[in-house]
Amino acid sequence: MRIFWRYGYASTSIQRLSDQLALHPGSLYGAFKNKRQLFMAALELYFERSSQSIRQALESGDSPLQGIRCFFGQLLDQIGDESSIKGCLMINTATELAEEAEDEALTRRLDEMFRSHERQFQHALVAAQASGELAKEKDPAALARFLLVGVRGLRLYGQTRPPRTELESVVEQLLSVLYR
Amino acid sequence: MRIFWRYGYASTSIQRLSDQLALHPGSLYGAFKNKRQLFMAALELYFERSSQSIRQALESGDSPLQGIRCFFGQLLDQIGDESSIKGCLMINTATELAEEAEDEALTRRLDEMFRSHERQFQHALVAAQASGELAKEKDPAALARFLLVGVRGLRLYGQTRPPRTELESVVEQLLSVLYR
DNA sequence: ACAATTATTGAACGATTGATCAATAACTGA
DNA sequence: TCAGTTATTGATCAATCGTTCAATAATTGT
Repeated sequence: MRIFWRYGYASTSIQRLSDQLALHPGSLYGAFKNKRQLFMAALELYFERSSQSIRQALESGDSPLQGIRCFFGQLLDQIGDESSIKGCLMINTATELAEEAEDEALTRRLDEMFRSHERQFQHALVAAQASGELAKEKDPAALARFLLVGVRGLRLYGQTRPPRTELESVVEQLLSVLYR
Repeated sequence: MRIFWRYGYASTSIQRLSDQLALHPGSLYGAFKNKRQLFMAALELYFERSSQSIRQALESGDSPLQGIRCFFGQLLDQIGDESSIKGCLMINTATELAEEAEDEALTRRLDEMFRSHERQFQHALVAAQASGELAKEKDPAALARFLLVGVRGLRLYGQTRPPRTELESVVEQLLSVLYR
């Protein structure tokens, strides 16, 4: 997972995997049908971990909206961390996916993953409405969509390593839509 | 440019270029030092055209803010167009760039390109302030940054081909930050 | 402890990668 | 028109790509 994450699908050769994992190609093909299925397994693992990470962030605040604030704080930490692997595997895959032959199955699965993340935010927003933290007339689904567009934008924006204050101002503007 | 755009750097082989351009490899290497420089030339061309396209959109409205609305309208048209090449070459490159060996020169140039686009929006926002369309206390630089995060997010979000109405609601929420 | 199953190994497969080069064709200015 | 420059051609380079396989080693259940 980490190797695909770092180098992308196309630039991750079996040889690179073999070297870094200290596993011979034959072992990889013994465990997985081919490179694509090995990648899909890595993507599934990434999805599970990211879902867990989002849940944890959303629950770490004193309230639903505070949880969302926490999430964005964590996101900026990740983006700003020099040593971390750049970007998000799901986003990188979505970009790389447009290339080459369109992989229908992978496209669909990736769409499901994205929507699952969006639903996590939607639930938090519904909870915020229930507790009176978020105005009743707001549309949780539309807001969740808006926030996730922001997440993807921030991740891409962070690729060129801007100062953290710039990203923080973007987050403030994003979250301002929740209030009022 | 179009071929790199469609397939990405890694998946665009010299042979593919040779086939689709009906030019033999030798001809390509006669005109360009290597694959990377050929790609950089393609990227420069894309940047020039995109800058022109943005300028045109921003000037097509009755006012600066209307110009920005026009831009987002065009953006949604592009994203929704099935026949169009998916995504944005600059964004795709930024994503692919994180992979493999970090290309310092390319990273810097790409950063300049993104900032140039951001400045185009900033100018429009300054003009909007001058004409009283945008509140004086707003920060044009911060707003431009926010809008471009939105653009990248929308482009990525559009990769999975959502209904246009969903994207339109995101654009409305983005633009709502300009008013009030 | 031993037979049966599973993993690992190292070598190799054909195909494709980016890149080169002498030979040939096409164009150029005077 | 013809010498001089530029472009195109087709073949080929070593390196790497994803993948396979028989042979060997390690692990398992009984």
